[in-house]
Amino acid sequence: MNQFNDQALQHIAQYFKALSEPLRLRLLNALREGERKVGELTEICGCSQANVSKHLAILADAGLILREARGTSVFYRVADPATYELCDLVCGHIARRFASDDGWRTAFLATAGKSE
Amino acid sequence: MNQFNDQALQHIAQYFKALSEPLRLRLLNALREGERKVGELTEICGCSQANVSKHLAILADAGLILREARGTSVFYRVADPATYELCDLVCGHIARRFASDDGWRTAFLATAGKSE
DNA sequence: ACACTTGATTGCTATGTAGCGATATAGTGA
DNA sequence: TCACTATATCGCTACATAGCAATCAAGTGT
Repeated sequence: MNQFNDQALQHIAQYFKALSEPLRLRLLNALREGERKVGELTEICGCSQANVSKHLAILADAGLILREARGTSVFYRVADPATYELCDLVCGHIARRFASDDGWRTAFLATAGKSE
Repeated sequence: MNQFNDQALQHIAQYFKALSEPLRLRLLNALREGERKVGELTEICGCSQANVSKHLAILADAGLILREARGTSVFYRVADPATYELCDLVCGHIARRFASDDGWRTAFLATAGKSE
């Protein structure tokens, strides 16, 4: 039983780890409104295509996004819209910590997509 | 605005990063029922006290737990019970992925503390 | 002051990974 | 087949951090 829990903890930790890089959060944010090609995501992120591809693979491995090749392009989309609940919860936590600073609060909510 | 969002993303990523290590999840799990001393947590985790102390500091820096020294002991407790909502959400996601394997599902739910 | 207990910090090694440029792979069209 | 486009992978460097043993720091009781 403890061994099972160890493996379960490792899976959960891996899930959180996938969300622990700003670039990957930016990618997820870019997928809020629907699927996108790798090229589009690369433009949005402003870094190398190789890097975007690598992080997309990490998100896909963690089960957060789904890959679908159509023609010469590859489209990614979020696997479970509930993923954003996580981000919104965290934004709420952090916003509470910085509640005294309205600028920060606004920035967090905007990032979470709550006030758009 | 973009700069604010960059900083916001970094904060959110840091929050997730704090949750991305099995040992830290185990510590949070041990704090479900209330505050605990470092010594108790060290026993539960079965690793060095130095390591536990370091990870507790990381959780505290991320604002996930609160520190309170009383006498020669130091007590830690969760800062926001809503933190466990995050873990439960993730457990749900993962359980859905492994829904075909009842053993895994049971292990995940037990780890989340949902079925105890 | 002294020993004792508890927790934090330091110094270290090993491992993981973000980032880039270069290259490989796969699909499309001439 | 050959060029062209889009994405993935490789080789690499730089940096972060998990883990331990050893030490430091702070509080307690004698």
